[in-house]
Amino acid sequence: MARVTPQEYVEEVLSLVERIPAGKVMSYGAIADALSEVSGRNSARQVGTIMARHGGGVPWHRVVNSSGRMPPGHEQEARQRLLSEGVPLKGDHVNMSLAHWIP
DNA sequence: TCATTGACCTGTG
DNA sequence: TCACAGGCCAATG
Repeated sequence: MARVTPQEYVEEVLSLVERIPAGKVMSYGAIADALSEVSGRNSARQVGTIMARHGGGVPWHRVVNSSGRMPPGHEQEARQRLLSEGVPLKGDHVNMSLAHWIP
């Protein structure tokens, strides 16, 4: 399998997040699984850590956990951004059944 | 090198 | 979907 350097893995994560179309969202586990084919590693926790450290240049609000919840400390901001993009929200969390996107 | 931490996931009830 | 428990893996001190 194609192992990549941590820095390239970060680039791959950011690229995939940028590829998420408006109105759709992706879970950390789905990102980890999708990138596992090019990175060799698949850990949702690692994706979350990368987003927390390097997610300042991508639509991170399109990345949620399996329950459709948003990262702590940015719930309101993410909810407002998703609402503006037409993402089906269910109260304060995303309706995964409609917004879940697979590349 | 070891121990702790963290924007998580999967079962089970 | 919610609550609880166990696990996974890399970054950080």
